[in-house]
Amino acid sequence: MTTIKDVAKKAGVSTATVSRVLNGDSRVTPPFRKAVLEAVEALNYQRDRTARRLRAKVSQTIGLIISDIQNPFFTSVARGVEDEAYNNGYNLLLCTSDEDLQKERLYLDIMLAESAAGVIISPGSEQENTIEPILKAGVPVVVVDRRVEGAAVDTVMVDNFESTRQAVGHLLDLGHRRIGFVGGPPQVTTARERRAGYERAYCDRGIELDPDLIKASNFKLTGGYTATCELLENDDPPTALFTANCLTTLGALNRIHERGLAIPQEIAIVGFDDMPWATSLNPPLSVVAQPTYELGRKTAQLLFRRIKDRNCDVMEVRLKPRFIVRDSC
Amino acid sequence: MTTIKDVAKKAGVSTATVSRVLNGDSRVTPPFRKAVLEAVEALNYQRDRTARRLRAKVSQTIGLIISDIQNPFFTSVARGVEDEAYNNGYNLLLCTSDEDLQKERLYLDIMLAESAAGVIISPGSEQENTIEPILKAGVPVVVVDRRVEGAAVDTVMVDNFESTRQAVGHLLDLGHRRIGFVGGPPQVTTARERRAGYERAYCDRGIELDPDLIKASNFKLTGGYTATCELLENDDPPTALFTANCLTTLGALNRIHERGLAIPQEIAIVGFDDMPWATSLNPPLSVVAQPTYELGRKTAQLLFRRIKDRNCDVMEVRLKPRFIVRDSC
DNA sequence: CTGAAAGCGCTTACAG
DNA sequence: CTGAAAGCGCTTACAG
Repeated sequence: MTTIKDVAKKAGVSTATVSRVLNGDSRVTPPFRKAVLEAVEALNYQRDRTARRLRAKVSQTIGLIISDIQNPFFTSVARGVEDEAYNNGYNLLLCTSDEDLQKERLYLDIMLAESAAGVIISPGSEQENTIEPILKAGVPVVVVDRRVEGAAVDTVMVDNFESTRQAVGHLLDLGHRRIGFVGGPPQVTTARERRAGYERAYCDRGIELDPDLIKASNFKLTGGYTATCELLENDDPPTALFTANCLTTLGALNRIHERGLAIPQEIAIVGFDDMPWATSLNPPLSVVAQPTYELGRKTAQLLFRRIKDRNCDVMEVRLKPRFIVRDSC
Repeated sequence: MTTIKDVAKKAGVSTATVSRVLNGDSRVTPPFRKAVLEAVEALNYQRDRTARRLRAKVSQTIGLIISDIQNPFFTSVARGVEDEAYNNGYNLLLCTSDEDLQKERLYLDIMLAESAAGVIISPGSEQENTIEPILKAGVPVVVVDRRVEGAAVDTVMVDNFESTRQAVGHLLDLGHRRIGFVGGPPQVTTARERRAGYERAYCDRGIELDPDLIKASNFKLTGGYTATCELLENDDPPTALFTANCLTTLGALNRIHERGLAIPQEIAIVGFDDMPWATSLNPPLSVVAQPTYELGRKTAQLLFRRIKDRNCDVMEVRLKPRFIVRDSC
């Protein structure tokens, strides 16, 4: 491996000068600069990031901790984060927490041990504040998609409450009275807020709500499937379904097709989260479309803002989802 | 931040002894070991990975370079890699190359600059050997899903040729004579091999093949959509479609639904790649199911094997996909 | 403006 | 078996 010493020798300068040129120090005189750059070029020299990180405390990797890399929502967020990181010359240390707080804490420790420049996390629990240690250590953190109670941390979310209220309201206005709600884990912010939006839509119209139509799930395909099984077995089954994230939507569709029910004639369905293939489904799905990619980019932007100025004001950003009516309701 | 010095002071030993205990050096005497472990515990000490990497050349992160984090195939592979990495105490530096060789090379350089313990890559081109520099530098590398010509490197792939031959043969045996082939970029191994399998299935049966029914694409949803548009506008349109990866399948479905064609009565379709939601589609999709998760795990296993022994024999592993007939053909 | 030297937090030959 | 010291590849006050 060629090191800064090799470059210094080749250029006939000290390693200090090489370092200064590499860091864009304006004091270095043009001829010196030229010599260094030529040597760098000739030797195809690349700075060792590890040494730089150790000495200068500058890191070019940011940590991204999400619960599931196979969830298309997080995948799209991750893509937004990655593009923004790329534009800023950063890389991604990607970790999957699996909604496991133990694993989440482990990965947060690793971010510290790796001297990550910053961390983006979608935390597994609203009540358990796992990020406090890393915040205390002075690492810039931005929380995405979910909230952490009592932590002074930048947060980027979507307006779950209003958008669900609107979508469920739409179903009610179409005449549906029994709308099954396939929700998520109660400790997750988005699950809570979307459920609240569902309840509010009923309340807005003074329509009574049957608590038997509300199911929790693990926010995965299997959970959506199981919850839908239960809902459809109700003596007075729902005429419509609101599924609270993309994976539960797919699980619900699974069961609906298995039962051979016609959408939307026999059962209408609206899902939270658009998917690239929502229009490939038959019929095309009506959805509450989150600006997932933008969510990722915005989150990364807030992180870079804080990396540049650790003391900037703490922000909470709420992006607005869009309710897209297609043919499933 | 607490360092090894703090631990040494607290335990009343030298930093060398602390380091030895942390590295499991058996020479350290039990009382010393105990004192160190207690100090570590008391101070909640975590080793700085950056310093360790610089000095001992041991890294606990592996690089994963894939073309698209939003492609469910890669996402599942990544999950397999990640689980295996987690079990071995490693983390993932994730990079998206976007099939851009420039970006691919940049990320490979970064792996070097970051002293990654090893790299897993799905290269953007079979002909252009981008990995040679990093191989020369002695970094363990495993190539997944695709091949690199002339590089002595462990490779994990799927039997694209045979599985496509079988699936297309199935369509032919059902009586289809005009089967549209929605392929991928010609420089990508999987696209080439799957196309060869398609042609061979025709050849096997001595059935003539219409080259107009073969379309290339970018392996994305948009490409699948466009190719299907073209195919369906053929004067003598295909009665079946074979789509060569999951995203093109979704693009094709998009167009098929737009045109209101009934599957499989008016057009049959078989796609390469299973998807968690293939059964959520209507009708459930017949697919060539790759063992994606296993592909990721196997790849990571080969990498760890080589990390442990840099001189072990170079292997090429081919996993077998499974042809799953559901209701779309 | 440039260089010699110290130091980031570890590990590891080398003495003892 | 343990510790003092050198060193990994950088950066950066400090002199000059």
